[in-house]
Amino acid sequence: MELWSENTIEEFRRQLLTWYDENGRANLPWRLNHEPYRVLVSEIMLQQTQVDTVLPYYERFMIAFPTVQDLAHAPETQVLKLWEGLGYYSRARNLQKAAKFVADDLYGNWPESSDDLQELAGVGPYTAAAIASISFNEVVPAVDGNAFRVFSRLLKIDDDIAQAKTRKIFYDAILPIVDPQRPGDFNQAIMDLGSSYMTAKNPDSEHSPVQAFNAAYRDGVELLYPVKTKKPKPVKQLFVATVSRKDNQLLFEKRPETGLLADFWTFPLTQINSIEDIKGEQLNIKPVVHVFTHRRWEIWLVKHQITPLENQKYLTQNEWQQLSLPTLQHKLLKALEECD
DNA sequence: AATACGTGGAT
DNA sequence: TATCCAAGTAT
Repeated sequence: MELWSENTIEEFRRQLLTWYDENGRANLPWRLNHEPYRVLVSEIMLQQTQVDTVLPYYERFMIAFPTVQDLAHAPETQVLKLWEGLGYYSRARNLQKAAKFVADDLYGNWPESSDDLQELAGVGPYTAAAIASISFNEVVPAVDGNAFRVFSRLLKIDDDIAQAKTRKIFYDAILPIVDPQRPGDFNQAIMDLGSSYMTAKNPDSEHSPVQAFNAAYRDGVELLYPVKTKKPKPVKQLFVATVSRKDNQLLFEKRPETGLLADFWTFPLTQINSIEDIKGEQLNIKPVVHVFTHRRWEIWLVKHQITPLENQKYLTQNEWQQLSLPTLQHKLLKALEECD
């Protein structure tokens, strides 16, 4: 691992921030101003989600809920409807929980330190550092995937970023480098660098504004960084989705309040061991395939008239279109349309 | 420390 | 197609 002198650190900050001022994505909607509410919403949406995916969601969300009080006092159904299709739905529920905490318990007075911000639901070390630095100028590194990638290459840090304990190693390495005058811009510049020149695949470090500081590039080993152990493949699982019609209604089932797609409505889903279990009853020629982070579902549609159980309900199209449905369910509805 | 938790894009 | 990635957090 490389060690930088104070002079090197100061020159790095200058190069990075000069580039950021001229080439950073200043037009991103969450960079128009640094109100903590706007930063919070953007950071939660951006967790494990690409910028281009977030943009339309963010715009709609801020129109619907311009202030933390608006979000705090909105019906959860409306919040989830605006989150429909974004995934990781606990983020939406936690975001509203955090808004209630700030608006109601703290009377709108935001926690200003990284440590205190972590008291908000859904706000971990990264998000807290991002808000603290961007909104309140706290000198603290926001250690996200970009920071792991950028600094693992600049400093040749060999620790496995899949390991939880590695976060502290990066935090400690980056902390003395963060610009004490502009910590928020420093963190955002690292993110912009990580999504432009210092990408995971096909990086262009030769033209990077901080090429001279890149030890891995210098040594021709850039693509070895960051060191990251592989995750297991998603487990394959087979399901039957029951299509039960009554008049002009379809039967939906509310999923359990914990676990995958918690509390969301889908067709009743039953796991099967093999396609043989439904002996040619399936409506679709090809299964609906839906891949989660850790599971790969293949789903067959089967028509079957059912009397609703307690967690099941017949809904008209008008009714289910007003619900927030997971993308999985939208795929099933589309597949059903194509069968008719 | 491992694992659960969504979805869409890129190669 | 398979695989990995994309501004992580909660348990």
